[in-house]
Amino acid sequence: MRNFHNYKVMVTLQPDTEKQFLKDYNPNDFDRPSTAVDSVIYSVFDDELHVLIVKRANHPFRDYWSLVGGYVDLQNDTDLIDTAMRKLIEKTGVKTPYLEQFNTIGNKTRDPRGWSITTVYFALLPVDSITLEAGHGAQDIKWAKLTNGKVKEKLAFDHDAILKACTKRLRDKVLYTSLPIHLMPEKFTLNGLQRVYEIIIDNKIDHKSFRRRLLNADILEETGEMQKTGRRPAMLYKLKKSNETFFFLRNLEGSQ
Amino acid sequence: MRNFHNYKVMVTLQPDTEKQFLKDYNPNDFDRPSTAVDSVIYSVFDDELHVLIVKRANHPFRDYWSLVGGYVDLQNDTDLIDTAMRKLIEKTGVKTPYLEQFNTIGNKTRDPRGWSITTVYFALLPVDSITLEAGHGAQDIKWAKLTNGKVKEKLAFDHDAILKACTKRLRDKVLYTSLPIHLMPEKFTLNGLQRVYEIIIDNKIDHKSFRRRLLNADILEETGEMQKTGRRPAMLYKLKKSNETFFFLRNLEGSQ
DNA sequence: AGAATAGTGTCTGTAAGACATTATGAC
DNA sequence: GTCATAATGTCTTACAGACACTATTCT
Repeated sequence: MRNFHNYKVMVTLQPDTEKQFLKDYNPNDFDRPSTAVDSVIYSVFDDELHVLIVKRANHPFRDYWSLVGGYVDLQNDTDLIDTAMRKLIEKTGVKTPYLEQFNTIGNKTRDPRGWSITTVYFALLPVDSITLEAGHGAQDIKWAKLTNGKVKEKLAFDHDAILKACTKRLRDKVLYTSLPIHLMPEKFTLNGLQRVYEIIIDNKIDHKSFRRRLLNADILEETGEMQKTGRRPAMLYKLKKSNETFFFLRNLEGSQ
Repeated sequence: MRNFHNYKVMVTLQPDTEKQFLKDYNPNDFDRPSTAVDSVIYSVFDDELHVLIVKRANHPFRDYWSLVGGYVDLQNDTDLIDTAMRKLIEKTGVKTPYLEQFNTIGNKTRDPRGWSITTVYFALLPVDSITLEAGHGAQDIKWAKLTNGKVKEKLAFDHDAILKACTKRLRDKVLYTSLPIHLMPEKFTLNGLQRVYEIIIDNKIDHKSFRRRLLNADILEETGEMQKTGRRPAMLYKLKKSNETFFFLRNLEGSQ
């Protein structure tokens, strides 16, 4: 280790107590990057994976579609997930979404205004119980069909890349967790759940394997009710009380 | 969707072009949280998992130990990993660390100065080729032994919680990846690598299983050289060219 | 020879994949 | 009855765990 002769000098230039230091502290002494939160909000319906996008009413990228996001409100948000939750409720009205942090991107170039950081969350919403709400700076809002991690709309900022990476993460995680249950209504059939798995991983899963896997996980319980649409009625299951995501020890490998 | 009568008014109050908007833009119009990057720097030696900590020279939490971190330098860092890399080189001199983003924590309370965000990376360093460098605002720097995700030193801010969560993530990920290879010198024995796995997951692994797993992954190649310490010499392996982390389809389950 | 570490052989157990079969309802 | 969807039976395959065994060096 090096020896700093001027060490004492450096220290005595500082206030002696933390209290004094905090009193003198000015948050504008150093430039800070802008800090946003963006959410990739997924839902599965019509046999397709969809993502919620909003049309930007303001510059930059005015009139482009983008992920649902906004700036941290230093007065009203107590933490980052608060910001994500607030924006999500504003746009969808859903109050108890599954929200998970995906990644944080921060660099000089992603926003023309300069250094900016965004923390990306993803949300899983069941189809039912969503009512889209326009306004709040968004000219429009809609579900966009996802194919191969992409939507046909050109998105603002680096949102195309974020969406692609996040969708890959979702797919990878679906191979070893029970995440897709969060995309289902409260009561659902095993075959319904399997279809959602298959849509996300874009691959067929063996019927028997899938049932074994989920039933052995011991996270579902029969409701006693049956779904009577289609031919033979199917058992309706629901998630057991212990609400957490289940992690399987082995990945689904995908047929063929 | 709702109908906003006053919608047009809102829009026309904005500049018409993105160019004009950017010209008028003032980054200080809104308060921003402070934005840091902290790294959990791991290394395994003396049959223990260690983490690098530095003693804080400045308020707040002066004289507390903390993770290696610092603020984003808007002039010189082009992205967040740049900031992490720069701090890591400053402290250890290591230029090609394995660095992976772990998580971002942002809230009102973690820093007494107010709303602050930190993006946490973790680094894996081989024991060899590390020279600790003091200075740069740190009075001291050292490797702290990790037991159960904790160090005996009381850390600044929420670094105890970050360290614990990050170490859990590391452990979990070691169960299904080849991550620990990044903790090894260029040439290493399979038994040496196994010991590092065992130290991180804090569990024994069956010898035969481990060799099968790593050799079948086809990510290692024999160097032809032997390690001559101990009794029977052991084959020295190195990572094949394709440098990426291997993901196994099944987790290690831990003996007993 | 004996100790210590490196490395193999081989059996068991578990859960995924494949796919044939049976069950239950609508028509 | 036929059709469609729900659900089971059961064989194969892949790979982790257990553990006995052999191999190579040192003293």
